[in-house]
Amino acid sequence: MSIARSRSVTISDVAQTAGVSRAAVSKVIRNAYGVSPAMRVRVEAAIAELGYRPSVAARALRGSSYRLALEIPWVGARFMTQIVEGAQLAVDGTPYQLVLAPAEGHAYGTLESMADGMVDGIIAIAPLTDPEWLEAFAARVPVVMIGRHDHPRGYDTVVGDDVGGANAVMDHLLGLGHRRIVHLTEPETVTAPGSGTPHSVRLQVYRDRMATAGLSDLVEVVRRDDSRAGTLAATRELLARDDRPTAIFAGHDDIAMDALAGVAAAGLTGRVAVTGYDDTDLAQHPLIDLTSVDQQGVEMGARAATMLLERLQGRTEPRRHVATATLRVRGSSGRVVS
Amino acid sequence: MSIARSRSVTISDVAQTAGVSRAAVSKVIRNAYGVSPAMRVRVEAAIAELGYRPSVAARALRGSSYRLALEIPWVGARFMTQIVEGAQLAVDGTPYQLVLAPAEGHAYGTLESMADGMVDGIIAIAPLTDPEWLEAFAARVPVVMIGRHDHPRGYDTVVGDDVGGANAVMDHLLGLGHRRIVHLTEPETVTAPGSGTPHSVRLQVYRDRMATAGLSDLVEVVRRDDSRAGTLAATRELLARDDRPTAIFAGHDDIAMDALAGVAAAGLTGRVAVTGYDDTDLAQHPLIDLTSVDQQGVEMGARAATMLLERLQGRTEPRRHVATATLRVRGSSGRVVS
DNA sequence: TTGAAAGCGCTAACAG
DNA sequence: CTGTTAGCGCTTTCAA
Repeated sequence: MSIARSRSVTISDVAQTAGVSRAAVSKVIRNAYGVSPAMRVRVEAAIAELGYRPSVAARALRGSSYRLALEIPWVGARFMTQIVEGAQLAVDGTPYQLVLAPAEGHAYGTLESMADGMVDGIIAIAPLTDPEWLEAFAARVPVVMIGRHDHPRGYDTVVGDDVGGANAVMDHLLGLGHRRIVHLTEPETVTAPGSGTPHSVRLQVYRDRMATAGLSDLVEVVRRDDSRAGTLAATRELLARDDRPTAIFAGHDDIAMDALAGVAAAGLTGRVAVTGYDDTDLAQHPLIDLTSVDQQGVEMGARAATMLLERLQGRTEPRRHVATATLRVRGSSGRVVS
Repeated sequence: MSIARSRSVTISDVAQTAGVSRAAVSKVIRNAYGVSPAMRVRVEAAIAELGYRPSVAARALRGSSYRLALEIPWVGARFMTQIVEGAQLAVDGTPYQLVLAPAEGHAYGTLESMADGMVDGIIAIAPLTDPEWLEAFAARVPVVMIGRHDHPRGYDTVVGDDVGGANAVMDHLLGLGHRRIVHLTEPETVTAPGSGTPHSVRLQVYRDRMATAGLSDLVEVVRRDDSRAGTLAATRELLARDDRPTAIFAGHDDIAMDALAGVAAAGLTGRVAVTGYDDTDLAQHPLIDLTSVDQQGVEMGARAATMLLERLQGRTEPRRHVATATLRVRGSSGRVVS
């Protein structure tokens, strides 16, 4: 026995029940100007009685859907949790609903799909997306980008102080006496010089600081494989060498976790310093105890959402927020052990 | 200099450019029956030339939005990563877009909001939602629920074998000689007997097995606080007692992480067995090395999405999938240490 | 095979 | 203050 899919109650039903026009109902639900208290009461009663809920599709077709999209490259990344939490915080109490859009591969498809009418604005974490394309895209729908160092005309950006953060890491490691410092980061596409991605900046700072410290010969950049297994293998190989590094500067905490796993697998726990980035909840766990850079992910998410809300209010000039980066020193990074 | 928000190209524009009717364009983009090859070519050329993309809102108003919602209670839960990954896998290659809807507090609001017109179907993880309410809800929009042990008429369910999984955990711990086994789980609301939540089942199995083993006196259930700090404090207090437990059966891996933190804080690492549930990626990390129950989260997500797709094809009789649970024994759970 | 026309549910002028 | 009306962009009979 299957249940018939019930047709949902529309604004006309409410209007009829309340004995008013549809326009009146529309005004009431939008808190628009020009409704008598009496009418408001009757309409609200009818709405409650019928359990009426406005159709998002119909609203979107006419104007706004009251939905905001947050595009994220990979749900499993711990840093995303912070961003989402912050964005949700900022959206709470507004009439907007936050929806997350996981991108499969390139972000273009997902972004366009969202812009196709489902949302009023978009927050996106898409460091590799072409700036020109984004400008054009932002002309269609309000956009705030997280984690880009560019200075766009048509959209807002929220980005961490990657120069400061990476320098803090290098200060720390060099200060501890480390020389053989390896940078374990994302694939080349994500770190291309001048690409403006956070990871390209961190890499550049690494190179610069190594050079300044007279350690250019020891510069070594290892790429994180797509698979955890690959990263592990790379780390293991690294640690098997005679001149193995004494410290690993990981591009972010998830990579650092892989590095820690590699160090543990090599039986070198505590003998190789590891630092992460993002200060995710894991970094604070006593069993991990990872030195990491806190770039206020929650705050970043909240700022991004607030900026988007501002754009929805009418702001058009671009804004930019740079989150401060603070090194949280923990047990994973100690002095050189010989 | 702000850029004017560009009006997007509509089906009429395409029709005009191609010199055909809007209906014709509609048929082409839907691959509907009754279009001559010649017309198809012209229309497709126009679509490409204009960069036309159908409006989701307009489509949704007339029929389907080609969007599927996956409601999740808390993005930070590691188990969710598996579910999302699976669901995405199952949706890839279909014309559907998966969007995630984080619920703030009760799921009702989020579920209704999604049903208000922007999605064709909903997958939800909402163990506490009232069955009656859900039946009514499922009459409005196709629904698949994850993690419910009820046998509904109007929606599908995907659930783990919590009886089997919890028994495997108890087999393991009792077999290792543990007697003082504490169950660390979610707040009471989530584990109420007969509520049919996974955690209520796991708790019941714990009680039953303790009783069967003649350990009823030692039954002890500790609740996870909302905050990580709270759980930590509870764990610490537990471990400070003279008759401290020798084993902690945690309701899921995230709780187990807190337990491990508490054990570490008490300086008892390796001396108190800890088991988790869900076998998240963390459990496999060498520094965590957590014994956990693999209930095939990815498979569960994929099944749920597939079932929803089937409902969208027209199936109305309810289906139910029970995922097998397998204990993965790791280093976190050893014999009793005195 | 193709197109004309009628809406889907809502909002926004504009009249009354 | 209230109601009428004209669409938003698309799908879908129904004729031609």
